[in-house]
Amino acid sequence: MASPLILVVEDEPAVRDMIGLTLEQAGYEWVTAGDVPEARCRLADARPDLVLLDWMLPGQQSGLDFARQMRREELTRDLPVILLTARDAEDDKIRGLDVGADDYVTKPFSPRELLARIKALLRRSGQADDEDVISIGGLTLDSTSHRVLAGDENIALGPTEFKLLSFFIHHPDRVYSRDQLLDRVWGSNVYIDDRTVDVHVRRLRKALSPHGCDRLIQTVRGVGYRFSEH
Amino acid sequence: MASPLILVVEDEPAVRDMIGLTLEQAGYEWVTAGDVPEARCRLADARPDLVLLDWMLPGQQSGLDFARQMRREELTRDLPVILLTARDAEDDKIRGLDVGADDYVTKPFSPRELLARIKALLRRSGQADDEDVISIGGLTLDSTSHRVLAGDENIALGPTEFKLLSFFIHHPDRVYSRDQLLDRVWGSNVYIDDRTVDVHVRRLRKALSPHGCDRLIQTVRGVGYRFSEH
DNA sequence: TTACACTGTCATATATTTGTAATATAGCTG
DNA sequence: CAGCTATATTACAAATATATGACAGTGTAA
Repeated sequence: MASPLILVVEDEPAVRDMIGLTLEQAGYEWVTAGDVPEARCRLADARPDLVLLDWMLPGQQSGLDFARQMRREELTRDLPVILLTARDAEDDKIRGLDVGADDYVTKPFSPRELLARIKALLRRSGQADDEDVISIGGLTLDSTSHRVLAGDENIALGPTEFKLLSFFIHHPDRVYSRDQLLDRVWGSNVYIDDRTVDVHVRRLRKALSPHGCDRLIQTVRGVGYRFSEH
Repeated sequence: MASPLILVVEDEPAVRDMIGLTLEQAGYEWVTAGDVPEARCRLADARPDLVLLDWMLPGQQSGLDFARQMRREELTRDLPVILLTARDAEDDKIRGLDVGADDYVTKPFSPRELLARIKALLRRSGQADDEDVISIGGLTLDSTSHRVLAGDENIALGPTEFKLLSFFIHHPDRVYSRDQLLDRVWGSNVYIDDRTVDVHVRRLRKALSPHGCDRLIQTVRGVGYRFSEH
């Protein structure tokens, strides 16, 4: 995925810049909002991957209210939120989590701590996407029903082709050598010829080609194969 | 319905409390168990609507074993189970689902993710339980009158075929291995050969075929069988 | 008791999948 | 372009998995 975008909702410019600097150094993109109405705009136009939200904000609406509201709306329901607060009382923490924040950082906090929490949350939300049903490039693999669909048409695959596609679709945009594929799809300790992989790739491509999805499996000459939408 | 009751089987008090807090905030009631024997008691006296089950539990019996056992017993057979695990390997996921867990959450998980999966499962199981009469693909099963209809024609089935069809029709679009089917249709303490399932599937198909409904029972080679309209 | 329905196991028939090898094609280097 | 290497494609026989039909043991109702 491209570099994640983080929305920083914080009214104090000094704090804002400090956070921004930290984020930039870690390779994140970021946008800011100084109050709740502005934050709402950024949510809509910038579509951030995570929100850092100050507990105390100017205006009628506190950060807490805003967080609660985000949870109510479909578009923002699954957005990870980290609350920033000067307070440290257990009660507040519980109230914060109660409202739907995913994590909680107490000021003053170290850049390292902030980044660790951001990273953890982004990882988690990424995992949440990793469902039983996964779709890429018009191809859908459902491991619960053990099915592959191109659009809405069923594709019949043999067991090995199914496992191969399942591995590919869960590990896109990366080259794997034939040996690596043997290890991870067939399992370790198999005494099978490298070239057998070619044949199974061929079979998989053949099954996908009527739907134009064979382009997803790409040959990287001298190295192996890659599964990618591009 | 009253607020659903959730059994949390987890040996670490910290994790247990964290989950409990999440559940309370979402309006669920909950009880806990720290090991398998305790869980068995809670199942019997509290009658939960759903079980959150840690993969690794102290004692001789792992969470996995427990899940499997639950599937064999009449009273707990249809209880939704979500497996909690620290592991993330694809293989484990498959083994977990194989054993009969309905869903699978990897630690660390966000409260939101957990709640989403709980909600989805409760919705599913609620739907399934509500209906005495259930129809899919022109096939109607009426558990009250213990009858099966294709269109408006009665289909005569033996007891095992009826149970098998009943299980299938209540759990569509999902593959089940022969072992899982033995656990969930035949029940506990059976020492029956895998392949016997084939024979009963055959008998069921034969009974359904005059009405064209045999297509609903699909073979998933290398895995098991699936009941699906598509 | 007989007649009958039902179940689980087995033997056999079919169907599908799999790894390998042979051959064709494509890509690269000089 | 020639010569070399890597990949694609096809064919095939062995290995696997499933489907099917028959049978014997069980229990049940008449």
